[in-house]
Amino acid sequence: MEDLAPAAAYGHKLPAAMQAFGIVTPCRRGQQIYAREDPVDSWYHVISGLARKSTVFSDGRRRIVDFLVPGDFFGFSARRERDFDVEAVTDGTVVAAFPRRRLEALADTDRDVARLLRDLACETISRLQGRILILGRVTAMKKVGAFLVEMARRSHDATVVDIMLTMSRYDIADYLGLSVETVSRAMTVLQHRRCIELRGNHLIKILRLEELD
Amino acid sequence: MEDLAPAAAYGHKLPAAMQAFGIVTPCRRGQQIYAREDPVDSWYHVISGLARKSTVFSDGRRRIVDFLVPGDFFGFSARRERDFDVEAVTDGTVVAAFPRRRLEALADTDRDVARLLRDLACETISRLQGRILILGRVTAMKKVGAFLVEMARRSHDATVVDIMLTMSRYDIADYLGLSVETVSRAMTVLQHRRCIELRGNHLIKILRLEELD
DNA sequence: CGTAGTCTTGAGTATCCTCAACGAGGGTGG
DNA sequence: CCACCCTCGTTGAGGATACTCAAGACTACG
Repeated sequence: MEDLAPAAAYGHKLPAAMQAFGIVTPCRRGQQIYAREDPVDSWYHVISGLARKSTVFSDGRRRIVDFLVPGDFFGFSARRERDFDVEAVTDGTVVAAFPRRRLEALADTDRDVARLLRDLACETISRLQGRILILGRVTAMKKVGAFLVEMARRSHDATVVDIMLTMSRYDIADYLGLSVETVSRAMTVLQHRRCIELRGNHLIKILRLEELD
Repeated sequence: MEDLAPAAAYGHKLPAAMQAFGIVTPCRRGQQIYAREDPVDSWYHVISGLARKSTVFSDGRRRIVDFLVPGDFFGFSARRERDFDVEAVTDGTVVAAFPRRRLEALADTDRDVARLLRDLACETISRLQGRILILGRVTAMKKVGAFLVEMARRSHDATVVDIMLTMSRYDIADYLGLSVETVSRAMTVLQHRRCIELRGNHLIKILRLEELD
């Protein structure tokens, strides 16, 4: 029952001149899309599924910098090498790659494309700033609550109450800077307070959104 | 690990066509540059001093999303309203404001400006991602250490060892998501370990950079 | 020189992490 | 089809870390 709707919803927003040379690639769970130190030679668009941008600290801890959902762009960088790894979280994650040179050449001649790229970069900035606010929350409960609200907002379903959390609890922990156990405990507390309802481990229904924030 | 600070890369070579209509404004300590809910009608460039981008949570806690040093651009947004406040931290902070419409019109006709704006947005993305990694650090010591390293890198002095931390400990605490007391304690511990040397409250000399990370 | 804001230090407490064990689900091979 | 394994998720106990509250020292500035 993987959501296919968002792909259709966002695909058509791209200018035809851009879509023409997007290289669509389906990925398996865990498959790497790019790695640290790779050359920055493409920009990417998530068509379906979920991807995670992460890095590993010297002490072995992994930090997830960003989750990428359908409609998100990623891979923006003014540098020559990647700072992070990006992997598909689920089977059936589909991304389109846009060769950087061609895309920038297109932006040079097509002002709509240039504007789109600017807007997409600005969207990324907004997302990361929101992310920083989540990390700035004090308690684990607040962090997990804010995370759920963020994911509800970003899931492109019309209903904001049902969230499909395809990522694992470990991913969530590495995203929020908490231990898996703390994430798990926060979830059960939220459930007992009847703020959320868990149906299986990954389908979550939000009952009282205002309490989460 | 990262490329040079944006200050070095862009600070002194804005295209003449852009500089022509930048509105230069000196600010006093604490003076607001823009506020939440303000219309997004300008982009900004820090010329000197220091600014902070922040928001206040419903529980009254302030979170600083970004410090802005000379050379940084800010105010990028694809939205209509601001999500954050930006204030000058020190007297003598000077920023240049670029009216959004004029700047975007210029970008439409001047591909160098268009590229510059893209690159600047990408720089902001890199900075925010680095920021997320700092917040993801586990202990307060690591956070403060990583903060000092970040500020050393971004200060546009050639010497990377002497940092002028013009912001208060409160600002640092709100930036790192710690209490002021914890920041203060971390500083004294780092000093006792002879990783840093404090001369006055705001001038810091880094003795052993590698230990901070 | 006084005052307000800033910085540091201390004591006690709450929160979260670590370590450990166990249960549930999915995939694989016999 | 079932047994097994492996990953994932949950729960518990104990300990470390950072927060809160409180007080005192220092600084900048009028």
